[in-house]
Amino acid sequence: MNMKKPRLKEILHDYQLRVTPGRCDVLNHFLRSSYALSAKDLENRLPQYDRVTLYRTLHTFLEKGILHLIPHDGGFAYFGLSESIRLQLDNTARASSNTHYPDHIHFTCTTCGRTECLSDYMIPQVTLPQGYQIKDVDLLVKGICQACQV
Amino acid sequence: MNMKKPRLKEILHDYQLRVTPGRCDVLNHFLRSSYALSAKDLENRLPQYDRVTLYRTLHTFLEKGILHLIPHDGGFAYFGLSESIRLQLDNTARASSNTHYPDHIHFTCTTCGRTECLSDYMIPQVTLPQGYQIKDVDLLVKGICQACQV
DNA sequence: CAAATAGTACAAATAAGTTGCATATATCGG
DNA sequence: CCGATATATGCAACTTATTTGTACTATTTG
Repeated sequence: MNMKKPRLKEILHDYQLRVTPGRCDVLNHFLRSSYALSAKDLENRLPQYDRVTLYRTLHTFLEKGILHLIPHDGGFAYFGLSESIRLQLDNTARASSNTHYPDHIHFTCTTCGRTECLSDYMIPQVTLPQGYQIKDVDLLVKGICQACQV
Repeated sequence: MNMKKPRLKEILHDYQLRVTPGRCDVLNHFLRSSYALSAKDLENRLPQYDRVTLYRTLHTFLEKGILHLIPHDGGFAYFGLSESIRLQLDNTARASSNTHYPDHIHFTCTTCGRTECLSDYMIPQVTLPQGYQIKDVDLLVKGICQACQV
């Protein structure tokens, strides 16, 4: 995941967003992080920006589909890069921002507290009762991550 | 799911909890509700109790395993009856409070906003990369429930 | 490079959840 | 049934996460 800075501007452009230092810095942190970040995490890492700016940036990125929200029972929100961005980074092929990508697994380590998006491990097929229409599936796994094993 | 009141006391006793009006009322609401409830929901339905009392009751019930926490991306917590309580109600056979029950699917309807525990629909087997140890799995499905279909 | 548009900062409000402490109540033994 | 003890409740106040309003500043586009 070695990222050149110019990519930041490209991505923001692709999503019809103005290129500002704040957005570049926030996006950069997500690109470089192997785990999900909370608003608090960003506040700590980017103290030069106002809390509100960070919150608004996160919302904007959510709306545009750059980030996705990870349900969490800790009382606050975690955010991760959307699958479309990950694909943009892996393949050179550019994916359109409204393509639908399959849901991935969110893994939270009870030791280090970090939440990872396990993109390669897809959610198994889910069966629901007749009459239920599925729009979105989120699989949250809690346990101990590779790095924290004894 | 036709419940006689005496069951409330029985359940609280089984879990080594004092029988108070507040706990009976809270438990009763969970027994009668087909969907998960938030602290706010209880506040609205049981205005005779202090907010703090309701929060503390919820925590006590969580600790004892009467309720379980349902991760939710709305920024606040939802609670549902634990599987062990459901089984106590269905079968006459009494289950011990520390038995482990398999995880079920949580369904949130994007139309009515309600979250149901689909007790009969178990979470399929999950595979993670080598070195990840699984402790707990939660599956959240968003979509349109039976009652809200056109 | 200036006008139009959108982003940011600061202050202040709201909402969810928690803590401390004094009072009230449930339970248990007699 | 009664009183002692442990526990639950209510109230006030606090913390933390997030939102809103508004004035100011920066980015984009021609």
